[in-house]
Amino acid sequence: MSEVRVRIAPSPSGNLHVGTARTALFNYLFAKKNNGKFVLRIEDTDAERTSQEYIDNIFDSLKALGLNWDEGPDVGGPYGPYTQSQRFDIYPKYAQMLLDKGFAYECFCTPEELEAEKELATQNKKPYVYSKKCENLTEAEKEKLRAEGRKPAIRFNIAKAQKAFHDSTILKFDDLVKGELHMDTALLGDFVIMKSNGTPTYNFAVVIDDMLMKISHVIRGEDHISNTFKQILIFEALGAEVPRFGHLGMILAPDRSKLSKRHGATAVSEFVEKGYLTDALINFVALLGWSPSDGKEIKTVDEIAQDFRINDVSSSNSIFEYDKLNWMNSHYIKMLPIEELKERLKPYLTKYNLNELTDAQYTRMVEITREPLTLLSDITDAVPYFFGEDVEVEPKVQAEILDTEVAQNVLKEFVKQSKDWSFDEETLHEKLEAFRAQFKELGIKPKVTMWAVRAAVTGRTCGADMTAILAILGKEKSLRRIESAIKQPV
RNA sequence: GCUCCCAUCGUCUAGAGGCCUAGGACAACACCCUUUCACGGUGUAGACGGGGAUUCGAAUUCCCCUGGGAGUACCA
Repeated sequence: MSEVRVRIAPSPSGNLHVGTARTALFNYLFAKKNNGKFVLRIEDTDAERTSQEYIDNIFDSLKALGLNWDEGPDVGGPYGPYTQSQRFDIYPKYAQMLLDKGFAYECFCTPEELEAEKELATQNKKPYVYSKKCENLTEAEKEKLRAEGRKPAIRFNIAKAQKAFHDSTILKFDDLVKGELHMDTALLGDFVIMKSNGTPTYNFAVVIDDMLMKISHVIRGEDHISNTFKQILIFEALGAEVPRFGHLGMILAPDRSKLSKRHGATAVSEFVEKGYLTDALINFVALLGWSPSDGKEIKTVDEIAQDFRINDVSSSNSIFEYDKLNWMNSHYIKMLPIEELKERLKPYLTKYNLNELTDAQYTRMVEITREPLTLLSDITDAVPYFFGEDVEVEPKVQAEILDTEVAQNVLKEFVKQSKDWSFDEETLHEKLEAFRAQFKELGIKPKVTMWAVRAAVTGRTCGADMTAILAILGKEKSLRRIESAIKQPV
Protein backbone atom coordinates (compact mmCIF):
# COMPACT_ATOMS: atom_id res chain seq x y z
CA MET A 1 0.00 0.00 0.00
CA SER A 2 1.14 3.50 -0.70
CA GLU A 3 1.87 5.95 2.08
CA VAL A 4 -0.86 6.61 4.60
CA ARG A 5 -1.81 10.27 4.55
CA VAL A 6 -4.69 11.64 6.56
CA ARG A 7 -5.88 15.15 7.22
CA ILE A 8 -7.97 17.30 9.45
CA ALA A 9 -9.65 20.12 7.58
CA PRO A 10 -11.36 22.52 9.93
CA SER A 11 -13.15 25.55 8.67
CA PRO A 12 -12.23 28.63 10.70
CA SER A 13 -15.72 29.88 11.36
CA GLY A 14 -15.35 29.35 15.08
CA ASN A 15 -12.94 28.15 17.73
CA LEU A 16 -11.79 24.55 17.55
CA HIS A 17 -14.78 22.44 18.59
CA VAL A 18 -14.31 19.34 20.74
CA GLY A 19 -15.94 17.31 17.99
CA THR A 20 -13.34 18.51 15.54
CA ALA A 21 -10.70 17.78 18.14
CA ARG A 22 -11.87 14.19 18.36
CA THR A 23 -11.86 13.82 14.59
CA ALA A 24 -8.37 15.29 14.55
CA LEU A 25 -7.32 12.85 17.25
CA PHE A 26 -8.59 9.80 15.38
CA ASN A 27 -6.82 10.95 12.24
CA TYR A 28 -3.66 11.53 14.25
CA LEU A 29 -3.92 8.09 15.87
CA PHE A 30 -4.47 6.45 12.53
CA ALA A 31 -1.44 8.21 11.06
CA LYS A 32 0.77 7.33 14.04
CA LYS A 33 -0.31 3.70 14.05
CA ASN A 34 0.37 3.34 10.34
CA ASN A 35 3.53 5.44 10.13
CA GLY A 36 1.66 7.92 8.03
CA LYS A 37 1.47 11.67 7.72
CA PHE A 38 -1.03 13.92 9.45
CA VAL A 39 -1.94 16.98 7.43
CA LEU A 40 -3.67 20.16 8.56
CA ARG A 41 -5.64 22.07 5.97
CA ILE A 42 -7.64 25.21 6.61
CA GLU A 43 -10.89 25.31 4.68
CA ASP A 44 -11.64 28.99 4.51
CA THR A 45 -13.51 29.14 1.24
CA ASP A 46 -16.28 31.11 2.85
CA ALA A 47 -14.47 34.38 3.45
CA GLU A 48 -17.33 35.99 5.35
CA ARG A 49 -17.28 33.53 8.22
CA THR A 50 -13.54 33.22 8.43
CA SER A 51 -11.27 35.13 10.75
CA GLN A 52 -7.60 35.07 11.65
CA GLU A 53 -8.57 34.81 15.30
CA TYR A 54 -10.26 31.47 14.66
CA ILE A 55 -7.33 30.22 12.63
CA ASP A 56 -4.99 31.03 15.52
CA ASN A 57 -7.36 29.33 17.92
CA ILE A 58 -7.37 26.18 15.81
CA PHE A 59 -3.57 26.09 15.68
CA ASP A 60 -3.18 26.72 19.39
CA SER A 61 -5.80 24.21 20.45
CA LEU A 62 -4.45 21.44 18.26
CA LYS A 63 -0.96 22.08 19.57
CA ALA A 64 -2.16 22.19 23.17
CA LEU A 65 -3.78 18.81 22.65
CA GLY A 66 -0.50 17.45 21.34
CA LEU A 67 -1.89 16.78 17.88
CA ASN A 68 1.05 18.03 15.90
CA TRP A 69 0.73 18.00 12.15
CA ASP A 70 3.42 16.99 9.67
CA GLU A 71 2.23 19.34 6.96
CA GLY A 72 0.15 22.45 7.26
CA PRO A 73 -0.19 26.17 6.60
CA ASP A 74 2.56 27.14 9.01
CA VAL A 75 5.02 24.29 8.56
CA GLY A 76 4.46 23.88 4.84
CA GLY A 77 4.98 20.61 3.00
CA PRO A 78 5.29 19.24 -0.51
CA TYR A 79 1.65 19.73 -1.47
CA GLY A 80 0.98 23.28 -0.28
CA PRO A 81 -0.38 25.76 0.12
CA TYR A 82 -2.49 24.27 2.89
CA THR A 83 -4.99 27.08 3.10
CA GLN A 84 -7.82 26.87 0.62
CA SER A 85 -8.13 30.60 0.06
CA GLN A 86 -4.56 30.50 -1.26
CA ARG A 87 -5.48 27.77 -3.72
CA PHE A 88 -8.24 29.58 -5.55
CA ASP A 89 -6.29 29.61 -8.80
CA ILE A 90 -6.05 25.84 -8.99
CA TYR A 91 -9.73 24.89 -8.77
CA PRO A 92 -10.91 26.43 -12.08
CA LYS A 93 -8.46 24.26 -14.01
CA TYR A 94 -10.04 21.11 -12.72
CA ALA A 95 -13.53 22.48 -13.20
CA GLN A 96 -12.60 23.14 -16.81
CA MET A 97 -11.32 19.59 -17.11
CA LEU A 98 -14.66 18.29 -15.95
CA LEU A 99 -16.42 20.64 -18.34
CA ASP A 100 -14.28 19.33 -21.20
CA LYS A 101 -14.93 15.72 -20.31
CA GLY A 102 -18.66 16.39 -20.18
CA PHE A 103 -18.93 15.64 -16.46
CA ALA A 104 -19.97 19.19 -15.68
CA TYR A 105 -21.96 21.98 -17.27
CA GLU A 106 -22.56 25.65 -16.83
CA CYS A 107 -25.71 26.70 -15.08
CA PHE A 108 -27.19 30.16 -15.54
CA CYS A 109 -30.13 29.76 -13.21
CA THR A 110 -30.73 32.68 -10.87
CA PRO A 111 -31.26 32.23 -7.15
CA GLU A 112 -34.90 33.13 -7.75
CA GLU A 113 -35.38 30.43 -10.36
CA LEU A 114 -33.76 27.88 -8.09
CA GLU A 115 -35.90 29.01 -5.21
CA ALA A 116 -39.00 28.55 -7.33
CA GLU A 117 -37.96 25.00 -8.21
CA LYS A 118 -37.58 24.15 -4.57
CA GLU A 119 -40.87 25.77 -3.72
CA LEU A 120 -42.63 23.67 -6.32
CA ALA A 121 -41.02 20.51 -5.02
CA THR A 122 -42.15 21.12 -1.47
CA GLN A 123 -45.64 21.97 -2.68
CA ASN A 124 -45.85 18.68 -4.52
CA LYS A 125 -44.27 16.93 -1.56
CA LYS A 126 -41.48 15.72 -3.78
CA PRO A 127 -37.81 15.65 -2.80
CA TYR A 128 -35.97 18.51 -4.46
CA VAL A 129 -33.44 17.73 -7.15
CA TYR A 130 -32.11 20.28 -9.59
CA SER A 131 -34.08 20.23 -12.84
CA LYS A 132 -30.99 20.07 -15.04
CA LYS A 133 -32.52 22.67 -17.29
CA CYS A 134 -29.13 24.14 -18.10
CA GLU A 135 -27.60 20.79 -18.99
CA ASN A 136 -28.11 21.05 -22.70
CA LEU A 137 -27.84 24.77 -23.39
CA THR A 138 -26.47 25.53 -26.84
CA GLU A 139 -23.49 27.81 -27.31
CA ALA A 140 -25.78 30.47 -28.71
CA GLU A 141 -28.05 30.32 -25.70
CA LYS A 142 -25.12 30.56 -23.34
CA GLU A 143 -23.74 33.54 -25.24
CA LYS A 144 -27.07 35.27 -24.97
CA LEU A 145 -27.26 34.71 -21.22
CA ARG A 146 -23.70 35.85 -20.81
CA ALA A 147 -24.49 38.98 -22.78
CA GLU A 148 -27.27 39.66 -20.29
CA GLY A 149 -24.55 39.80 -17.68
CA ARG A 150 -25.34 36.43 -16.08
CA LYS A 151 -22.39 34.65 -14.61
CA PRO A 152 -22.66 30.87 -14.69
CA ALA A 153 -22.06 28.45 -11.88
CA ILE A 154 -20.69 25.04 -12.79
CA ARG A 155 -22.66 21.95 -11.88
CA PHE A 156 -21.47 18.39 -11.71
CA ASN A 157 -23.37 15.96 -13.89
CA ILE A 158 -24.17 13.07 -11.58
CA ALA A 159 -25.85 10.86 -14.14
CA LYS A 160 -22.96 11.16 -16.59
CA ALA A 161 -20.39 10.18 -14.04
CA GLN A 162 -22.53 7.40 -12.68
CA LYS A 163 -23.03 5.87 -16.10
CA ALA A 164 -19.36 6.23 -16.98
CA PHE A 165 -18.10 4.38 -13.92
CA HIS A 166 -20.94 2.30 -12.49
CA ASP A 167 -23.55 -0.15 -13.73
CA SER A 168 -26.17 0.90 -11.25
CA THR A 169 -27.30 4.21 -9.82
CA ILE A 170 -26.78 2.60 -6.43
CA LEU A 171 -23.30 3.64 -5.41
CA LYS A 172 -21.51 1.67 -2.73
CA PHE A 173 -18.30 2.04 -0.80
CA ASP A 174 -16.70 0.20 2.07
CA ASP A 175 -16.48 2.50 5.07
CA LEU A 176 -13.58 1.99 7.47
CA VAL A 177 -15.82 2.16 10.51
CA LYS A 178 -19.33 1.50 9.30
CA GLY A 179 -18.80 -1.16 6.68
CA GLU A 180 -20.64 -1.06 3.36
CA LEU A 181 -22.59 2.12 2.76
CA HIS A 182 -24.83 2.77 -0.20
CA MET A 183 -26.88 5.49 -1.79
CA ASP A 184 -28.99 5.97 -4.88
CA THR A 185 -27.17 8.65 -6.85
CA ALA A 186 -30.34 9.36 -8.82
CA LEU A 187 -31.57 11.14 -5.72
CA LEU A 188 -28.56 13.40 -5.46
CA GLY A 189 -29.17 16.14 -8.00
CA ASP A 190 -26.53 17.97 -9.99
CA PHE A 191 -24.77 20.07 -7.40
CA VAL A 192 -22.70 23.18 -7.91
CA ILE A 193 -18.95 22.73 -7.88
CA MET A 194 -17.94 26.27 -8.83
CA LYS A 195 -19.99 29.20 -7.68
CA SER A 196 -20.79 31.99 -10.11
CA ASN A 197 -18.25 34.15 -8.30
CA GLY A 198 -15.50 31.77 -9.35
CA THR A 199 -14.87 30.12 -5.99
CA PRO A 200 -15.24 26.39 -5.47
CA THR A 201 -17.89 24.85 -3.27
CA TYR A 202 -16.91 22.65 -0.37
CA ASN A 203 -17.53 19.33 -2.11
CA PHE A 204 -15.33 20.30 -5.02
CA ALA A 205 -12.52 21.93 -3.10
CA VAL A 206 -12.16 18.94 -0.76
CA VAL A 207 -11.84 16.51 -3.60
CA ILE A 208 -9.28 18.59 -5.46
CA ASP A 209 -7.28 19.16 -2.29
CA ASP A 210 -7.46 15.58 -1.11
CA MET A 211 -6.40 14.43 -4.55
CA LEU A 212 -3.52 16.88 -4.84
CA MET A 213 -2.41 16.32 -1.27
CA LYS A 214 -2.47 12.58 -1.90
CA ILE A 215 -4.77 11.89 1.02
CA SER A 216 -5.16 8.12 1.34
CA HIS A 217 -7.76 7.91 4.12
CA VAL A 218 -10.49 10.38 4.93
CA ILE A 219 -11.64 10.05 8.53
CA ARG A 220 -14.39 12.47 9.48
CA GLY A 221 -17.79 12.83 11.08
CA GLU A 222 -20.78 10.88 9.80
CA ASP A 223 -22.46 14.12 8.83
CA HIS A 224 -20.33 13.79 5.71
CA ILE A 225 -21.65 10.43 4.58
CA SER A 226 -23.97 11.89 1.98
CA ASN A 227 -21.17 14.10 0.66
CA THR A 228 -19.01 11.05 0.18
CA PHE A 229 -21.06 9.75 -2.72
CA LYS A 230 -20.75 13.06 -4.51
CA GLN A 231 -17.06 13.18 -3.81
CA ILE A 232 -16.40 9.64 -5.02
CA LEU A 233 -18.01 10.51 -8.33
CA ILE A 234 -15.83 13.60 -8.67
CA PHE A 235 -12.68 11.63 -7.90
CA GLU A 236 -13.63 9.16 -10.61
CA ALA A 237 -14.54 11.83 -13.15
CA LEU A 238 -11.16 13.40 -12.55
CA GLY A 239 -9.47 10.07 -13.09
CA ALA A 240 -8.05 10.22 -9.57
CA GLU A 241 -7.61 7.43 -7.09
CA VAL A 242 -10.49 7.36 -4.60
CA PRO A 243 -9.30 7.42 -0.98
CA ARG A 244 -10.72 5.15 1.67
CA PHE A 245 -13.34 6.75 3.89
CA GLY A 246 -14.18 6.27 7.55
CA HIS A 247 -17.10 7.99 9.24
CA LEU A 248 -17.25 8.55 12.97
CA GLY A 249 -20.41 8.86 15.03
CA MET A 250 -21.26 12.30 16.28
CA ILE A 251 -20.72 13.71 19.75
CA LEU A 252 -24.04 14.69 21.25
CA ALA A 253 -25.04 16.72 24.28
CA PRO A 254 -26.77 14.94 27.19
CA ASP A 255 -30.14 15.88 25.70
CA ARG A 256 -29.08 14.07 22.52
CA SER A 257 -29.02 17.20 20.46
CA LYS A 258 -25.98 18.66 18.80
CA LEU A 259 -23.41 19.88 21.31
CA SER A 260 -23.78 23.65 21.33
CA LYS A 261 -23.09 26.73 23.44
CA ARG A 262 -26.22 26.31 25.49
CA HIS A 263 -24.80 23.05 26.84
CA GLY A 264 -21.73 24.84 28.13
CA ALA A 265 -18.27 24.78 26.65
CA THR A 266 -17.86 23.51 23.09
CA ALA A 267 -14.45 24.83 22.13
CA VAL A 268 -11.26 23.25 23.36
CA SER A 269 -10.06 26.68 24.45
CA GLU A 270 -13.15 27.15 26.59
CA PHE A 271 -12.45 23.89 28.39
CA VAL A 272 -8.91 25.05 29.03
CA GLU A 273 -10.14 28.37 30.43
CA LYS A 274 -12.51 26.52 32.72
CA GLY A 275 -9.59 24.65 34.19
CA TYR A 276 -9.52 21.40 32.23
CA LEU A 277 -6.18 19.88 31.35
CA THR A 278 -5.72 19.14 27.66
CA ASP A 279 -4.28 15.75 28.54
CA ALA A 280 -7.49 14.87 30.32
CA LEU A 281 -9.66 16.27 27.55
CA ILE A 282 -7.93 14.34 24.80
CA ASN A 283 -7.93 11.14 26.86
CA PHE A 284 -11.63 11.54 27.56
CA VAL A 285 -12.52 12.26 23.98
CA ALA A 286 -10.54 9.23 22.81
CA LEU A 287 -12.84 7.05 24.88
CA LEU A 288 -15.85 8.30 22.98
CA GLY A 289 -16.16 5.55 20.43
CA TRP A 290 -12.94 3.75 21.20
CA SER A 291 -11.93 1.52 24.08
CA PRO A 292 -8.54 0.18 25.11
CA SER A 293 -7.87 -3.53 24.66
CA ASP A 294 -6.37 -3.85 28.13
CA GLY A 295 -9.18 -2.00 29.90
CA LYS A 296 -6.88 0.71 31.21
CA GLU A 297 -8.56 3.97 30.38
CA ILE A 298 -5.95 6.45 31.50
CA LYS A 299 -3.53 6.65 28.62
CA THR A 300 -1.39 9.09 26.73
CA VAL A 301 -2.06 9.74 23.07
CA ASP A 302 1.03 7.75 22.12
CA GLU A 303 -0.11 4.76 24.15
CA ILE A 304 -3.51 4.96 22.53
CA ALA A 305 -1.93 5.12 19.09
CA GLN A 306 -0.18 1.79 19.67
CA ASP A 307 -3.49 0.16 20.49
CA PHE A 308 -5.60 1.95 17.90
CA ARG A 309 -7.52 0.24 15.14
CA ILE A 310 -9.93 2.31 13.13
CA ASN A 311 -12.31 -0.58 12.53
CA ASP A 312 -12.68 -1.05 16.28
CA VAL A 313 -14.18 2.40 16.57
CA SER A 314 -17.84 2.38 17.46
CA SER A 315 -20.17 3.45 14.72
CA SER A 316 -22.81 4.95 16.95
CA ASN A 317 -23.11 8.44 18.34
CA SER A 318 -21.91 9.15 21.83
CA ILE A 319 -22.99 11.57 24.47
CA PHE A 320 -20.60 14.03 25.99
CA GLU A 321 -21.12 13.68 29.75
CA TYR A 322 -19.12 15.81 32.13
CA ASP A 323 -19.02 13.23 34.96
CA LYS A 324 -16.29 11.14 33.50
CA LEU A 325 -14.39 14.08 32.08
CA ASN A 326 -14.40 15.67 35.53
CA TRP A 327 -13.17 12.48 37.14
CA MET A 328 -10.43 12.21 34.57
CA ASN A 329 -9.44 15.82 35.01
CA SER A 330 -9.10 15.45 38.76
CA HIS A 331 -7.07 12.34 38.16
CA TYR A 332 -4.71 14.20 35.85
CA ILE A 333 -4.43 17.03 38.37
CA LYS A 334 -3.34 14.49 40.99
CA MET A 335 -0.77 13.10 38.60
CA LEU A 336 0.74 16.47 37.72
CA PRO A 337 4.27 17.07 39.08
CA ILE A 338 4.08 19.61 41.89
CA GLU A 339 6.20 22.24 40.17
CA GLU A 340 4.06 22.13 37.06
CA LEU A 341 0.89 22.23 39.10
CA LYS A 342 2.16 25.29 40.96
CA GLU A 343 2.59 27.10 37.67
CA ARG A 344 -0.70 26.01 36.16
CA LEU A 345 -2.59 27.12 39.23
CA LYS A 346 -1.20 30.65 39.19
CA PRO A 347 -3.67 32.02 36.62
CA TYR A 348 -6.44 31.11 39.03
CA LEU A 349 -4.80 32.76 42.02
CA THR A 350 -4.49 36.29 40.68
CA LYS A 351 -6.89 37.68 43.26
CA TYR A 352 -4.46 36.76 46.02
CA ASN A 353 -1.09 38.21 46.82
CA LEU A 354 1.20 35.23 46.33
CA ASN A 355 4.08 37.25 47.75
CA GLU A 356 2.63 36.66 51.19
CA LEU A 357 3.94 33.12 50.93
CA THR A 358 7.45 31.86 50.51
CA ASP A 359 7.98 29.37 47.73
CA ALA A 360 8.13 26.59 50.29
CA GLN A 361 4.85 27.72 51.80
CA TYR A 362 3.22 28.00 48.39
CA THR A 363 4.43 24.50 47.55
CA ARG A 364 3.00 23.12 50.76
CA MET A 365 -0.27 24.94 50.21
CA VAL A 366 -0.65 23.38 46.78
CA GLU A 367 0.26 19.96 48.13
CA ILE A 368 -2.43 20.02 50.76
CA THR A 369 -5.16 21.60 48.65
CA ARG A 370 -4.78 19.67 45.40
CA GLU A 371 -6.67 16.52 46.42
CA PRO A 372 -10.24 17.69 45.99
CA LEU A 373 -9.68 19.75 42.85
CA THR A 374 -11.79 18.78 39.87
CA LEU A 375 -10.84 21.81 37.81
CA LEU A 376 -7.72 23.90 38.13
CA SER A 377 -10.04 26.83 38.69
CA ASP A 378 -11.41 25.20 41.84
CA ILE A 379 -8.27 26.38 43.58
CA THR A 380 -9.59 29.94 43.68
CA ASP A 381 -12.25 29.23 46.26
CA ALA A 382 -10.22 26.64 48.09
CA VAL A 383 -7.49 28.88 49.47
CA PRO A 384 -8.67 32.36 50.57
CA TYR A 385 -7.70 31.74 54.19
CA PHE A 386 -4.04 31.41 53.33
CA PHE A 387 -3.98 35.09 52.49
CA GLY A 388 -4.58 38.29 54.41
CA GLU A 389 -4.48 38.92 58.12
CA ASP A 390 -8.05 38.13 58.99
CA VAL A 391 -10.49 35.57 57.73
CA GLU A 392 -14.01 35.92 56.60
CA VAL A 393 -16.13 33.59 58.70
CA GLU A 394 -19.20 32.13 57.05
CA PRO A 395 -22.31 33.14 59.04
CA LYS A 396 -23.35 29.56 59.45
CA VAL A 397 -19.95 28.61 60.79
CA GLN A 398 -20.07 31.51 63.22
CA ALA A 399 -23.45 30.46 64.56
CA GLU A 400 -23.07 26.72 64.59
CA ILE A 401 -19.43 26.41 65.58
CA LEU A 402 -17.74 29.49 66.94
CA ASP A 403 -20.69 30.65 69.01
CA THR A 404 -20.94 27.38 70.89
CA GLU A 405 -19.59 27.02 74.37
CA VAL A 406 -17.60 23.96 73.42
CA ALA A 407 -15.78 25.81 70.70
CA GLN A 408 -15.04 28.76 72.90
CA ASN A 409 -13.54 26.45 75.51
CA VAL A 410 -11.47 24.66 72.91
CA LEU A 411 -10.12 27.92 71.56
CA LYS A 412 -9.25 29.34 74.98
CA GLU A 413 -7.49 26.14 75.83
CA PHE A 414 -5.69 26.16 72.49
CA VAL A 415 -4.35 29.65 73.05
CA LYS A 416 -3.23 28.79 76.54
CA GLN A 417 -1.49 25.53 75.61
CA SER A 418 0.02 26.56 72.31
CA LYS A 419 1.94 29.50 73.77
CA ASP A 420 5.07 27.41 74.00
CA TRP A 421 4.52 25.23 70.91
CA SER A 422 6.75 25.47 67.92
CA PHE A 423 4.57 25.82 64.83
CA ASP A 424 6.29 23.34 62.60
CA GLU A 425 4.21 20.50 61.23
CA GLU A 426 5.89 17.75 63.15
CA THR A 427 5.41 19.36 66.53
CA LEU A 428 1.96 20.55 65.68
CA HIS A 429 0.93 17.07 64.66
CA GLU A 430 2.00 15.66 68.00
CA LYS A 431 0.59 18.45 70.11
CA LEU A 432 -2.73 18.48 68.31
CA GLU A 433 -3.10 14.77 68.77
CA ALA A 434 -2.66 15.16 72.49
CA PHE A 435 -4.93 18.18 72.46
CA ARG A 436 -7.75 16.20 70.85
CA ALA A 437 -7.21 13.42 73.35
CA GLN A 438 -7.74 15.79 76.26
CA PHE A 439 -11.11 16.85 74.96
CA LYS A 440 -12.06 13.32 74.08
CA GLU A 441 -11.76 12.50 77.75
CA LEU A 442 -14.36 15.18 78.36
CA GLY A 443 -16.64 13.51 75.83
CA ILE A 444 -15.89 15.87 72.97
CA LYS A 445 -15.28 14.18 69.69
CA PRO A 446 -11.96 14.79 67.97
CA LYS A 447 -13.63 16.27 64.95
CA VAL A 448 -15.59 18.71 67.08
CA THR A 449 -12.38 19.89 68.66
CA MET A 450 -10.79 20.41 65.31
CA TRP A 451 -13.86 22.13 63.91
CA ALA A 452 -13.43 24.87 66.44
CA VAL A 453 -9.81 25.46 65.52
CA ARG A 454 -10.53 25.19 61.82
CA ALA A 455 -13.45 27.57 62.01
CA ALA A 456 -11.42 30.18 63.87
CA VAL A 457 -8.43 29.96 61.56
CA THR A 458 -10.07 29.38 58.19
CA GLY A 459 -13.64 30.52 58.72
CA ARG A 460 -14.84 27.20 57.38
CA THR A 461 -15.63 23.70 58.50
CA CYS A 462 -13.82 21.94 55.76
CA GLY A 463 -10.58 22.35 53.95
CA ALA A 464 -7.03 21.12 53.84
CA ASP A 465 -5.01 19.41 56.54
CA MET A 466 -5.23 21.56 59.68
CA THR A 467 -1.71 20.88 60.88
CA ALA A 468 -0.24 22.09 57.63
CA ILE A 469 -2.49 25.13 57.52
CA LEU A 470 -1.31 26.24 60.95
CA ALA A 471 2.30 25.69 59.99
CA ILE A 472 1.95 27.69 56.78
CA LEU A 473 0.19 30.58 58.48
CA GLY A 474 2.65 30.54 61.33
CA LYS A 475 2.16 30.93 65.01
CA GLU A 476 1.57 34.64 65.09
CA LYS A 477 -1.13 34.82 62.45
CA SER A 478 -2.83 31.63 63.59
CA LEU A 479 -3.07 32.74 67.17
CA ARG A 480 -4.27 36.19 66.25
CA ARG A 481 -7.14 34.68 64.29
CA ILE A 482 -8.01 32.35 67.12
CA GLU A 483 -7.89 35.09 69.73
CA SER A 484 -10.17 37.28 67.71
CA ALA A 485 -12.63 34.41 67.51
CA ILE A 486 -12.79 34.19 71.27
CA LYS A 487 -15.57 36.19 72.80
CA GLN A 488 -14.35 38.37 75.60
CA PRO A 489 -16.20 37.84 78.87
CA VAL A 490 -18.55 40.79 79.29
C1' G B 1 -41.50 14.87 3.35
C1' C B 2 -37.39 12.07 1.08
C1' U B 3 -32.54 9.55 1.81
C1' C B 4 -28.81 7.58 4.84
C1' C B 5 -26.70 6.08 9.59
C1' C B 6 -27.21 4.13 14.57
C1' A B 7 -29.44 1.06 18.79
C1' U B 8 -25.97 -3.34 25.57
C1' C B 9 -26.59 -0.46 32.76
C1' G B 10 -28.17 6.96 33.72
C1' U B 11 -23.30 7.82 30.59
C1' C B 12 -18.76 5.79 27.85
C1' U B 13 -18.20 0.91 26.53
C1' A B 14 -16.57 -5.04 26.45
C1' G B 15 -19.13 -8.58 23.72
C1' A B 16 -17.87 -10.65 16.31
C1' G B 17 -23.72 -18.01 17.97
C1' G B 18 -22.57 -21.57 23.17
C1' C B 19 -16.92 -18.86 27.64
C1' C B 20 -22.96 -14.13 29.34
C1' U B 21 -27.13 -16.30 35.64
C1' A B 22 -23.81 -10.01 30.13
C1' G B 23 -17.68 -7.77 32.06
C1' G B 24 -15.18 -2.83 33.05
C1' A B 25 -15.06 2.61 33.86
C1' C B 26 -17.69 7.24 35.42
C1' A B 27 -21.87 8.69 38.16
C1' A B 28 -25.28 6.84 42.39
C1' C B 29 -25.80 4.38 47.09
C1' A B 30 -23.72 1.76 51.57
C1' C B 31 -19.75 0.62 54.67
C1' C B 32 -14.46 1.21 56.13
C1' C B 33 -10.35 4.68 56.82
C1' U B 34 -10.14 9.69 59.07
C1' U B 35 -8.81 16.18 62.57
C1' U B 36 -13.17 18.38 58.40
C1' C B 37 -13.93 18.13 53.00
C1' A B 38 -11.78 14.99 49.96
C1' C B 39 -8.45 10.84 48.39
C1' G B 40 -8.31 5.77 48.96
C1' G B 41 -10.42 0.79 50.00
C1' U B 42 -14.58 -2.76 50.03
C1' G B 43 -19.36 -3.73 48.52
C1' U B 44 -24.69 -2.85 46.50
C1' A B 45 -27.94 -1.46 42.78
C1' G B 46 -28.23 -0.87 37.48
C1' A B 47 -28.69 -2.76 30.51
C1' C B 48 -29.07 -6.44 25.69
C1' G B 49 -35.87 -0.92 22.93
C1' G B 50 -40.27 -4.22 20.98
C1' G B 51 -41.97 -8.20 17.73
C1' G B 52 -41.07 -12.01 14.45
C1' A B 53 -37.49 -15.46 11.72
C1' U B 54 -33.00 -18.75 11.34
C1' U B 55 -30.65 -22.28 14.88
C1' C B 56 -30.15 -27.72 19.28
C1' G B 57 -28.71 -22.74 21.10
C1' A B 58 -28.88 -15.36 19.71
C1' A B 59 -26.88 -9.46 23.05
C1' U B 60 -24.35 -11.51 18.82
C1' U B 61 -27.41 -13.41 11.94
C1' C B 62 -31.98 -11.75 8.95
C1' C B 63 -36.78 -8.97 8.58
C1' C B 64 -40.45 -5.49 10.52
C1' C B 65 -41.67 -1.74 14.09
C1' U B 66 -40.14 1.96 17.43
C1' G B 67 -36.68 5.45 19.03
C1' G B 68 -32.43 8.63 18.23
C1' G B 69 -29.01 11.09 14.88
C1' A B 70 -27.47 13.09 10.17
C1' G B 71 -28.05 14.88 5.16
C1' U B 72 -31.26 17.17 1.78
C1' A B 73 -27.58 25.09 -0.20
C1' C B 74 -23.94 28.99 -5.55
C1' C B 75 -22.37 26.84 3.99
C1' A B 76 -18.46 24.07 5.25
